[in-house]
Amino acid sequence: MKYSNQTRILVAVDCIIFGFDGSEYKLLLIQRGFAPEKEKWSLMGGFVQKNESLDEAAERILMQLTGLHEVYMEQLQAFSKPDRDPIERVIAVAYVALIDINKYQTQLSDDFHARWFPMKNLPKLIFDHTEMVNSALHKLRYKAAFHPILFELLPEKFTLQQLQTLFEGMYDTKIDKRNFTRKVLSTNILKKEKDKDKSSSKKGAFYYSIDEEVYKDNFQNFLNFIPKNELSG
Amino acid sequence: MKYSNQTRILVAVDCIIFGFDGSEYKLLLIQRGFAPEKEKWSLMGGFVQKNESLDEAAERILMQLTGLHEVYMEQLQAFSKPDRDPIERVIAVAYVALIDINKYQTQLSDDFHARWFPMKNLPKLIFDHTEMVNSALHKLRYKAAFHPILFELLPEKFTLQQLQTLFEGMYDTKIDKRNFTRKVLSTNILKKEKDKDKSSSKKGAFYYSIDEEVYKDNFQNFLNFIPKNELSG
DNA sequence: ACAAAAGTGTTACACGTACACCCATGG
DNA sequence: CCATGGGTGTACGTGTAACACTTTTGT
Repeated sequence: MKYSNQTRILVAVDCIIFGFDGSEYKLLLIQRGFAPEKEKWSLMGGFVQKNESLDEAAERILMQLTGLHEVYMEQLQAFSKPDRDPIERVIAVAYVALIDINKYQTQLSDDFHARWFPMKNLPKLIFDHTEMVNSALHKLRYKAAFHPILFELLPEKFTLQQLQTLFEGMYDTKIDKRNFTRKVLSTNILKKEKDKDKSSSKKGAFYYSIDEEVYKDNFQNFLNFIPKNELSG
Repeated sequence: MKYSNQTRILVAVDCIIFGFDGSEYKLLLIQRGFAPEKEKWSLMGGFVQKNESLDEAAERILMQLTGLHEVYMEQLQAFSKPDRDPIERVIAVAYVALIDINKYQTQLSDDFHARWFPMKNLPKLIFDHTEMVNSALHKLRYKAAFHPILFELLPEKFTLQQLQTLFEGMYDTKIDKRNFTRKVLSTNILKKEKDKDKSSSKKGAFYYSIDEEVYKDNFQNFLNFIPKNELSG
């Protein structure tokens, strides 16, 4: 049995994949291999298949491009202007993924001519993909102010300096080192490791990692990692 | 030209319509008029038409049921489990609407056998609609803590007492009257009217209304109307 | 005059912010 | 021994929370 007299529509998932290379935010884009807009830069996407949910489609697509699974990913929103794709009507559901840029496997994505672009210097994107990226960035800024999600962009072990740079990049601001350290450590989300990163100083900076227990318990709480002034607008 | 070999899917919009009657939150539900699940309680929904966006579909559906337009409404998220509708695969995009329960026109919705249910006493809903409602409520609690959106549930003129009851209901808590008044008034979002509501006291309580200018400017800011302890979890 | 809700102020505490110096180490 | 980044403490101001009494007026 079917519903009668109703229009069935193509549904696609597009993945907005953020990375952080230690000093700036990057976005993973592919060079589209088929018409329309062949060879133009685009988000990685694909059509939803018969028996998969949107979440499953997003995971499949992310896996295809990066070789990664079990990464942080969440639904952003649906984009549905009837003429957003010139070929045929397609409703796109955008997903935001945060990945550790070092785990990303280059070889897999060679097929897609993928490239990391600095967020401050993105190429023109096809369709409404630029709008999707802006929307994703806005939501990320919003959410990261209260929830510990930016950690997803770092390797398992990282220094406080790296973490601070991550926040400073997201809000395009300078944060006081002492206040930041105190605030972050007071959440007990971080565990101090025994070893140090000596790559950027003689003294070496202790690594920290996420305390998964505390992380999960606190995830839904409001944390407020960054100075209040940066939150407006 | 069309994309070949891809599955086209029915896309529906379901509206989660909240109201507030002065003492409790309510949800507007309809008694479904067609199979499957005929006569079961359901969110108001409908299929996306050929040339409308999801936002347009949501407006159309809300208008059909309530006779209202230009109400506060925003996309919640897409629900896409392949078997969520037993008849045929349907991807549903849920929208949340906040309406002034007094403006709602009963006659229009008689066709749909619509009824307001107290949020604390909802009937069993069809498909995954209960999940949608829970998700909507969660998002509303989250968002209303920082953005002045609950005002949308009140008439144009309201008393501080009504406003406080609104917040107390949303977070199921008691708020100190003096602190609440000071905090709300300090945002300058409210304009004091000249007249009073005498329906609930001899002395009468001044009406207030939204200062649209300040409202728009502040909308994206973080306001924090409610005590911090209520924000966890 | 009294009941019932409206309206208003002060104090203590916690949190956020600004700010500068010593430490450890490799070269 | 010195240059470099790592790591730490305090003082001040703002904002939040706790708390109770006076005002108004219809009956």
